[in-house]
Amino acid sequence: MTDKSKKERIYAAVLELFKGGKNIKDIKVSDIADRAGIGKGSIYLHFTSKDDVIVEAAKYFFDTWLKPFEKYEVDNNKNFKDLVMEFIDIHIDLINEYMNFFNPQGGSDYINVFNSNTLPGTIEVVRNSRLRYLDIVEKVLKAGEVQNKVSYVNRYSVNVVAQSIMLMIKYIHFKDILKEEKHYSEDECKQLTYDMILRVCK
Amino acid sequence: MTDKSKKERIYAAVLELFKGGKNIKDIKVSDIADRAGIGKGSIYLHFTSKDDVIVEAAKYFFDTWLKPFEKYEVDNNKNFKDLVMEFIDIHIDLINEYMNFFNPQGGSDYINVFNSNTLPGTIEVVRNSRLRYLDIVEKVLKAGEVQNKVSYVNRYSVNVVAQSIMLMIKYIHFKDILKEEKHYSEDECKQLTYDMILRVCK
Amino acid sequence: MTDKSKKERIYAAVLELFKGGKNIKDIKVSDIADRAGIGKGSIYLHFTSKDDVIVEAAKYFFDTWLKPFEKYEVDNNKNFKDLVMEFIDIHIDLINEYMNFFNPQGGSDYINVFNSNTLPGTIEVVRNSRLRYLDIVEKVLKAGEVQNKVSYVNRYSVNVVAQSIMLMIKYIHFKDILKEEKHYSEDECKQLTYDMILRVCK
Amino acid sequence: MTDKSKKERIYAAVLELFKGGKNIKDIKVSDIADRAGIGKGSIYLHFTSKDDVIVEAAKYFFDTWLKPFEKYEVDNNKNFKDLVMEFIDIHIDLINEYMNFFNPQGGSDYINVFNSNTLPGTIEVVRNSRLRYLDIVEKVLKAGEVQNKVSYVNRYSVNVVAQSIMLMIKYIHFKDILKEEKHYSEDECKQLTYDMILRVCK
DNA sequence: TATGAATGAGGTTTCATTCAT
DNA sequence: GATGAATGAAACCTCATTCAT
Repeated sequence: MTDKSKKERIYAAVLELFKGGKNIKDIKVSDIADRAGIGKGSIYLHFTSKDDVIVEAAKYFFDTWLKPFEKYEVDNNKNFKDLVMEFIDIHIDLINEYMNFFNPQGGSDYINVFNSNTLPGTIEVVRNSRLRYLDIVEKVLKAGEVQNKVSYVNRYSVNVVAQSIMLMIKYIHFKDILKEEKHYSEDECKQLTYDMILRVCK
Repeated sequence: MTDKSKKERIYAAVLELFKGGKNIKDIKVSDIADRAGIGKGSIYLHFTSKDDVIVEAAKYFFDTWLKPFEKYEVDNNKNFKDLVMEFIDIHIDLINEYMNFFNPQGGSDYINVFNSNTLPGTIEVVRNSRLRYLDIVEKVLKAGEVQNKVSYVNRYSVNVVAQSIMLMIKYIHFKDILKEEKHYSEDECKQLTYDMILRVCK
Repeated sequence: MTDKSKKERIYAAVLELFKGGKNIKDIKVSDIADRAGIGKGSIYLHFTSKDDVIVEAAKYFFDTWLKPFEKYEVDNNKNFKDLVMEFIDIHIDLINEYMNFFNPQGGSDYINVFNSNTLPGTIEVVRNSRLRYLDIVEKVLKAGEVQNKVSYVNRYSVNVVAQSIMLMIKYIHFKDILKEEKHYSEDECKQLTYDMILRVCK
Repeated sequence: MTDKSKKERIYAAVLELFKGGKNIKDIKVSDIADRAGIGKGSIYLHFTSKDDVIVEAAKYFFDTWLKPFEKYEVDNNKNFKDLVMEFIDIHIDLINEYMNFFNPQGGSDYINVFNSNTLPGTIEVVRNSRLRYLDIVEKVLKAGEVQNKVSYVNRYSVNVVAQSIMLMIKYIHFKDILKEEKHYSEDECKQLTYDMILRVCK
């Protein structure tokens, strides 16, 4: 097995443990090793400490999650609504794999799981990842600005839009457990989100 | 000392430790006892376990934080803009005492501090508190609806508005460290937030 | 139990383990705790680490061992031979308690047990203790110089005399296992040592 | 590489680690392998365990150290003083290579390094080597007895003489760090040692 | 033969909890 | 009631040894 794939198996093990509902303070090195199917000592061939494993897993998680977004080419010539829909679709594609991290009943959240208050090193990881994500949202909104679809694009509206998208993504996936009075289809949700973006940035 | 005030001293100790930047997994019972000025054993006269202390402290934190909001009487006859401004003012009044929990550089956040992934019992506490807060936001927005200032008031817009207010509150207090290109006065911020609310719920 | 007596029980436990033939690297914290009749964790109420325990036990050992020597008042008016005999007697009195540290078959030795090569901190302890002992030997020899019984008293002869005394003390106690061709009584041994001192420092 | 030379490289590695100031309990198999320039697993082709390596290295050390002494032919017809001087010269020749094992500040000592209390198997090695060394000292002194230069030659005086020589050898090499009041040349030291031997064994 | 990645037993240390005072 | 010394279970981490290559 390559060094890289070994590390990835360890990251995968950490993420699975989170998905399984374990709290950071309850994850033991032996849990990680067992889940990764390797010996406890082997962890320390790749990482300097348990905390190092968690922080690196957090980095890996965010990098993997962000990859499709950072790969996404924002074509200013493409119709703004189509751009937004494509952008939302990336989230929808991803949530199947990452849904355990977004389940609002589980309480975990892609940010909370690697919460800065659970481990010192994760502060930067979370902050950097959030900024990288916001940069992409901003790029999308700028395209709308170019096309005169929206005009109010700044750090404030970008943040609000990001939050609006996240809310809707969670709704789409967890509507069954959210007990809302009214249920919307996926397409309706995307439309609602697009409308919200137009309003926020008008 | 009354039983109540003893507990409150313990809660205060926990919160101070969080403010001091400690991670949950690094807070020891002896830290709490020292900070509260009582013996370690005395903690167990009031709580069944360390986790119980944390969860109860979380409840106390949110209850205290929410009190001014829940006490706030939404008068539908009062001008909507004034209502929003008053509502924002409650946040501004509170943030001085709670700023350590909202410092975006510190990484801690009123939600993250009592992150569901750090301790099982906090899941419900955080969720319930959030819902109580959203209920109040909704009440404010409903007043705007009655006055025909806004029309799109539902769980989605309420969430987005809540997030918008939080973002702005953070900005007002931490603008020095946020390195934004443009700085707004507190009044400008309030106006921007009001504008955002109108847009979001129009 | 006083703090002092608790520490002394821990020191005693360490020394007993050495007497029992254990090597430093084979002494476990749990061994010390068991032998001292206390919990493992209690060790850490008094010492910062296992190595700290060993080094402090070494200090305690040497301090205790040296105490009768340092208490010994060298009276220059007393006959030199009597002084030497008294000085040797201190060794003989002590060896009953400390014989396990001097058993030449056991291989342990009051210096080797706390050998500088087994634990960094013991280097200084051993060296300082040796110097303190040599100072006392020197004081005794100086008395002989005053009385014109010996004339060659310097760091060289002091060292050689110290070694001569140690050798004889070991012989007295372990003659049964030393398989020497000829056996001397304790008094003969003391006389031989006195003669040796006279020769070495003549 | 022959089996013998491979073992010798391993012994050399162990000795270098001791010279470098490492304590027995801090020497790892990987250290030895690295220093010897071989793989960790290869150690186990030649030795049954790490402890076996150390004990065999101790034997090798003493054998190498003793070789020049045991090769030394004591010619009873040669003048006793010349014999003693030659005998001391062997020590002086050796100490350049072995000085790290005799540095009184470093705390290591050819006996302490392989201290019986650090590893069971070294007890016998150290004792046997000491006896072999003492046999040679005795042979030299016996030559002096034949020539009527000394008369008191037995296990006691032999031990004291051995110690006297060791002390002087250390002094010659480490006088710079010993801070003695008076400095002697190498020749003066040899003379002082010869004088001491005469006194001890007169 | 030679290797070093992988192992896991076993060590040190921490800290929530207890309970005698 | 209040305490904090004492506890020991359980965690992290090390490193001698193995064994597939």
